[in-house]
Amino acid sequence: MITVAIVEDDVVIREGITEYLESQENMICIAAKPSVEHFLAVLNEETVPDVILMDIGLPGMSGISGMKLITEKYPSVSIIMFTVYNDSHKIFESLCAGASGYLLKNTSFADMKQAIEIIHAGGSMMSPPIARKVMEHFHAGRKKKVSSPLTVKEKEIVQGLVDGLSYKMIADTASISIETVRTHIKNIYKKLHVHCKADVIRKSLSGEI
Amino acid sequence: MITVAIVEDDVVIREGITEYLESQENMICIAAKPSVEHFLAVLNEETVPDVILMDIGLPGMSGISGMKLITEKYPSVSIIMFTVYNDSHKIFESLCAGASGYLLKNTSFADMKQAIEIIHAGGSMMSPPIARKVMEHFHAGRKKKVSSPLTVKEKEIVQGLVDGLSYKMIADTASISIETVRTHIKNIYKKLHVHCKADVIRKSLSGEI
DNA sequence: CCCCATATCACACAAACATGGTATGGCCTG
DNA sequence: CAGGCCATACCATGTTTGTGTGATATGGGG
Repeated sequence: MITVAIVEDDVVIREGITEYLESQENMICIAAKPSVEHFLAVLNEETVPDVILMDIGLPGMSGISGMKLITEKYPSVSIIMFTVYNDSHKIFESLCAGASGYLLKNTSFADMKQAIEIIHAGGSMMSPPIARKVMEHFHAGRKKKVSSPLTVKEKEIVQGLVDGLSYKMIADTASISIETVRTHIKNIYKKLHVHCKADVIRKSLSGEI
Repeated sequence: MITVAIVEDDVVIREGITEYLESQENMICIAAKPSVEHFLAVLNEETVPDVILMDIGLPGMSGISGMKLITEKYPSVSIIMFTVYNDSHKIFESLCAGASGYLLKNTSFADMKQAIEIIHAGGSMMSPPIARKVMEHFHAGRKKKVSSPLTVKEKEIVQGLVDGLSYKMIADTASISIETVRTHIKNIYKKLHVHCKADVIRKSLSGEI
């Protein structure tokens, strides 16, 4: 049985979700409150739920501030942000503050139930547009072209080094002889003007390759 | 109609997915190849699919290297990494390199189909454990102290490794015996659960130490 | 007072690595 | 077609690492 709490000011949405989840045989709503303040008033060691569905745009304290307070006091609880906002700032603020999931309000009851189950099982769930924004956040970190002096094969070898593989392992995954790997690495060292793996790894990781 | 390509070396998995997707009325597999090299050989402006399902652990070029090549040439294509790896390094490398989704190999056909549809619609999809790791990546950003298990001296040694120094050079700069350096490094490896310099350098550079 | 973490050092061996060669064949380009 | 670059492969040699098994000294904390 998964215990769930809901913090959402819109009475229709709140009661709709509560009823739906209550009708599931593996879930129970232990609280459904219209604000963080109301929720904190009834929250204690005995009542702490497994999962909290938290709106962001709440009257009084925002859902994000509320989440920070709650995760600080009860680190074991998983919180799903549940909101209409899909702007990057709110998303990343929530994620950095410890949210385990981020659902948009157009999520179906069924998906919401699945999200609760997944998060209770140690997974995570984001609505696809949210996940896309998270992806884009990472994509921004990549460079277009560094016009590397290395050939494709050599870059492949470098990748192996960065992954901590030995020459032998690189040779196996690339299906070439370990001697060939050696040759490539010799050429890589010449091109990059380095003399050991550590330098290659650092250059690669710092985007110089 | 969504055009899909599959790059996966396991013939059973590859053909299983191909058959399943082909049986869907809104999808068509335009290619199913056992390696990046094979796939690149048939890829051109006319044949570029909407979505590529790409294994990471491939013979020859790794899926991640392959993805970088493909996204560089055909930026419009969406790539879903499809793999058994769920370690942070591979995940973030994939995301940074431009993956639009990251599915573990235990994903059901139905979920896979859904992931393809979502990604084609501009969304994103990660298996829950992957999303969890991404979440944790953000959560890490709010930690005050990483509470490194390493002692001051050990961190000094680690810094030496990151700087690309040999044991001997570390010993000299720290004015201790090379044997002491070796002992420290043995202890560091134990504490970090790694077995080579490359891993220590990566962990250090990624802020895990 | 004893145990434990820390820091120091030593010896030994196997594996991995760095570096120097040499060589073949494919492919492209002047 | 000659000369390059690239990928492939092998040999040889010496250095560096990874790992195990020690030992000694020191300073707290239980």
